[in-house]
Formats: sequence, C-alpha cells, structure tokens
Amino acid sequence: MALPTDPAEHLDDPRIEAFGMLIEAHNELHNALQRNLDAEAGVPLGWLSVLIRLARSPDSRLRMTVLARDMTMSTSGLTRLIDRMEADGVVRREACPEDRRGMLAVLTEQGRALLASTAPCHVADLEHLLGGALDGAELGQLTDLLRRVRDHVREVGPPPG
Amino acid sequence: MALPTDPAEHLDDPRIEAFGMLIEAHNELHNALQRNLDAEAGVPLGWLSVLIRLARSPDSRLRMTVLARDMTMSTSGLTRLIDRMEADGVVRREACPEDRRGMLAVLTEQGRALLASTAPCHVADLEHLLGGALDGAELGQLTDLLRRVRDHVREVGPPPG
DNA sequence: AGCAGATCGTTGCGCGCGCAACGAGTTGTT
DNA sequence: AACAACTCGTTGCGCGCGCAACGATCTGCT
Repeated sequence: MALPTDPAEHLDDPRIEAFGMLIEAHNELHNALQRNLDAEAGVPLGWLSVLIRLARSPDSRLRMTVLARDMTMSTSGLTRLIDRMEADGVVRREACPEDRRGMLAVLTEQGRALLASTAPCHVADLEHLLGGALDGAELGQLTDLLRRVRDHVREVGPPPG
Repeated sequence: MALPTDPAEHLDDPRIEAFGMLIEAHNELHNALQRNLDAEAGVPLGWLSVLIRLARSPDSRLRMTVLARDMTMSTSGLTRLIDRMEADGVVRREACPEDRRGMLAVLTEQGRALLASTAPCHVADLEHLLGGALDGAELGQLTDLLRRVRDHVREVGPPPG
C-alpha cells in the first residue's frame, strides 16, 4: 500500500530503474542510428529492419503476419510500411500459394542492393555506438538478458486477463 | 566491402543481434506495460514517466528542456504532452524565476495522488514482467549495461559530423 | 551601452503508427 | 454439405511525435 503523501517510496524500485534504462538506451540508440542512417543513406531505419529480416528468411520472403510480429508492430502498420517500400521497388508482394488470404513480402534485387549498400554503414554505426560502450562479452550478456526479457514478456504479456 | 550477391554476411553480426534484441525487448515490454496500465488505470505510460521524474526532483518541478532531455523526446513533443497533462490537472506550468524564457513543469496535488494510485500497479506489472524473467542480480547487470550504452551514445551520438 | 548569436518554449505541418471495422478465405462442427 | 467461428491483410480514422520556423529572452564581445 502506498502512502499518498510519499509516493516516492516506490520510485527507486530497481525494476523502475531497469525499465527506465531500457527506454532511454533504446531511444538514444534508435535516434542516433536513425539520424546517421538517414543522413548517410537516406533510408529509414524501419526499412533496413525489414530488408534484414527478409534477407535472413528462406527465399527472401515472409508472410505479412509473421513479419509484423517479428517487427513488433501492428499488421496495419506493416501494410503501410510495405506499401511505401513496394512503391520504392525494394520489396514486392506475392500471393501466398497455400493460403489465398495470405500475402508474402518478397525482397527484390533492388532491395538486396539497397541492403548491401546500407548494411555496412549500419554495422559501422553500431560498432561505433555499441562497440564503444561494451566489449564482446558484455554485448553477449546484454543480448542474452534482453532475449530472456523479450521471451518472458511474450509469454505472460499477451493475456491481460 | 560487401558482396552485393551476399549481403547476408553482415546480418549475423553480434551488434545487429544485440540491437534487434534491444528493440524487441523494449517494444514488447513497453506495449505490455502500456496495455495493462491503460486498462487498469486509464493512464498513458508517458504520463507516469513524467510524474515519476517530477516527484523525484527537488520541489517536484523541472525545466521543460531538462524534462524533455530526460524523457528522450523533442521539446515540441513535451510541450503537447504537458499541455494534455495540465488540461487534466496533474501538472501545472510556472514561470522560471531566474530565466524569463523558461517554464517549469510542476507536480500538482492531483498529480501526486494519481502517481500514488498508479505507481503500485505499475511496479506490480514490472515485477510480473521483469522479475519473472530475471533475478535481482541479473536485473542489476542489465541496468548497468544499458546505462553504459545510453551514456556512451549520448557522448558520441549527438555530433553527427 | 549595443549588437550578434545562442537558447527557451511554442506553433503549423506532415508522417507513421495503432485501433476498430471490413471483405475474403479458412477451419472445425454437426 | 452447410454453417459458425476464426484468421489474414487492408482501409478510415484519430493521435502523438519530430522538424522547421517563430518571438522572446539571455549571453558574450567590442
């Protein structure tokens, strides 16, 4: 129970601090990367994220729903994102053979070229921003901790009831 | 140099993986918390973040610019956010005594009450989502690693030139 | 004192996202 | 076979944010 006169007693909770750091580290890094990438390549960070995920996938294609979940965004958000990227020629849509409702986002040659030309820049930025703060072992630690947080939230988060 | 025919060679870079996890862990946690908080208290997560920072500050007040930087958001974004919160009565603006350009965001009694009534819920959600994934020591590790990332990005990030 | 340049907070504008609703297609039950 | 319940992707709508520009104020230099 909280004392209404002193809500500050909750405010130093280590979980609040951890969450705050997650927010701030994410925002700082995200903004810095977006700024650099846009300045040096004129490409939104979200595009690169799509291109990377498609390039990693078999036949360079992914179902819209799967991609949306991987991107941690809504399907409607992804629809517009793919709209823009398709208009730019870096991805195209294909009908899903085994489910006539489904659509596949497919990496085009132009998209592959864009990825090839921007990924090095992105990795360099990342090296500069992350590598400068953490060594290899610490980076692995961080990745592992974050993965466990992500997985746990995905398990217990969705059911709000 | 990248081989245009195989950009995938960059795609398993540990830094890309770490960044991806940072994005995903952040988004999953942020969305889950926002959902719960909005459902249980009808309060946006960003409001709580402002209230917490104000409550932590001397005299429960903070300069707009400082608050914006702490929130990792633009000053214009903060202006509208404080607009909404002020319209709801949880904060008010005061002129800064020693700089006539400046404005102070000040926590009201109503804001303190809102914080007192929602913070426990927020901490409980955090306990459920973070505490379930990580023990106390790991939480400390994560916080430390994230703080170092944040600080380093703040140092080297801003100067894009 | 006076003036140039920086800083503070606000505003107009456009963009990208999530929510709710929809048509099309699928799956399971009887 | 026929129907209900669900899933998939798209669309209209509103919201919150960042960018650029602005007036007001502060700072430093001469």
